[in-house]
Amino acid sequence: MIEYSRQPHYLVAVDCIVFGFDGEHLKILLVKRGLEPEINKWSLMGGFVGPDESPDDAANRVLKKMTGLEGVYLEQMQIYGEPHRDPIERTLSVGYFALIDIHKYEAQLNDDYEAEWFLINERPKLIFDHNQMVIDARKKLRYKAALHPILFEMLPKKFTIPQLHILFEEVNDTKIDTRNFSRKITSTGLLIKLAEKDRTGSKKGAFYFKLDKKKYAANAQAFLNLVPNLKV
Amino acid sequence: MIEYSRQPHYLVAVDCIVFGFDGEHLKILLVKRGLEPEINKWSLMGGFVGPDESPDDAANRVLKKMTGLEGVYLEQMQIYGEPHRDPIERTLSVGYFALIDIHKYEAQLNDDYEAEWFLINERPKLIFDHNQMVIDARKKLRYKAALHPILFEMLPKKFTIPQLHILFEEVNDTKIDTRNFSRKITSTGLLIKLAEKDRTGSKKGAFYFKLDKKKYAANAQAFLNLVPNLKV
DNA sequence: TTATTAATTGTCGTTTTGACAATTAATAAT
DNA sequence: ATTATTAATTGTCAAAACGACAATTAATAA
Repeated sequence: MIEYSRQPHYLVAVDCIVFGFDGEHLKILLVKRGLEPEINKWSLMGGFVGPDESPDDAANRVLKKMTGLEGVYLEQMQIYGEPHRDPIERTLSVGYFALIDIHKYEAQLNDDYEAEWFLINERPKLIFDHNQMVIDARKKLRYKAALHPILFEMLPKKFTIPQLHILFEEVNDTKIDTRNFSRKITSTGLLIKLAEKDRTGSKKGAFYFKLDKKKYAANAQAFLNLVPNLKV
Repeated sequence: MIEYSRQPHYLVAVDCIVFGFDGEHLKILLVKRGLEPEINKWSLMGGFVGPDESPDDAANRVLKKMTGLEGVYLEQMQIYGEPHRDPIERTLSVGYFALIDIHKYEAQLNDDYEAEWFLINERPKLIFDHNQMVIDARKKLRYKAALHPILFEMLPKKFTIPQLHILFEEVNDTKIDTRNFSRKITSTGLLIKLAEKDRTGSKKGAFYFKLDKKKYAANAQAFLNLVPNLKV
């Protein structure tokens, strides 16, 4: 029987930075950690990779368990593997960022876990290197969203261009001209205009749009350039 | 004493896709695997992550050991963690891609390891999921190189624009107009023109350029658009 | 001296960008 | 009913970038 003799073995975990958008600001979903050490401190949603699952599987499982949501947008970020990042025992963690519709979540909230949304800029102190993970995730989200149409994942099925606009500004931490923005976003051909209007935000009301799912699937990899003068 | 009871532990490895450029084609550096299983089969350069190093450290160590090179351009790609990807024992591997100056390597070749350059399109069958890693690395290289000035890492300190041009075409698997290319690449301000010419390739000769290292360091994150009509 | 070859610079119409103005569709105030 | 107000949407336009293609240049070989 062949074996890799004497090589050290480690724990492998996943941690998810879950982004949501409340209509005004970017938020992240945090949970109170349920095990020692640092029990009851705020942390990212995470868990160990089980023997019969890949890290991707594990991240999906953790998200399902803690939010009730399936099939969410999930992207592998990077591995966090400093030898002593976990004080108890060496644990390498694969960082993921997830984009979810914040309203969908609230409907399915599972109270087994003490979870809470925080404004990205007003988050509490996090355990271990989780704060760095959030910083990295925010950076990667910005980068990716500037080039690929992924922010839709944080909006309801029906959304307005002003909503999208605020979300883009929020993610990129910059002002974008509304007039140029709507022209650009509609010219992508990814949006289908609906007859209905959203009148909650203004007198005139803004038309609802929905994603052209076929084109979105085909163009999820396509390059856009929705943020002018982008600095990454 | 706190501990994470009964969680499974795994081996963690790194594997490096080492890219080089011989002046005409993109190549990758492969080694004959030195341990069972699959001993003597071609594989990527890799090794297990030691107890006192991060995966990044491990990748650098492996590269140093097998090529003699230090400080090479190295970028974390993704984790490969299917439960049975290694038939002997569960091993998760962090994939990296590296860009090196192929000539620098040849000078320092370490014969302890049977290593060989292969044309990217004529590589042998590789062990485990290493072929998929190469495919992923190629894709990521293309993506990254379209937006960031990283291909310089594969050229000598002094290089000509025609050399750069061929490299860009090779990486992106497309034809790029020489005239538009040289205008674009010089307009980045990243290149410093030298007095000397390379006369090996043509009668007229092509001027050598070198990188403006200050600007390169500042602009390594900057967006370029060197490949027209890019499809990723 | 001339032909040849590859590098380099130039031209120009089209498209994209982004700053900014004008119009429109609704509601609230008079 | 009319007017003011507000936010959404459509328009305008000059500057920049893009990309197809031509012309020039610097060398060597014939």
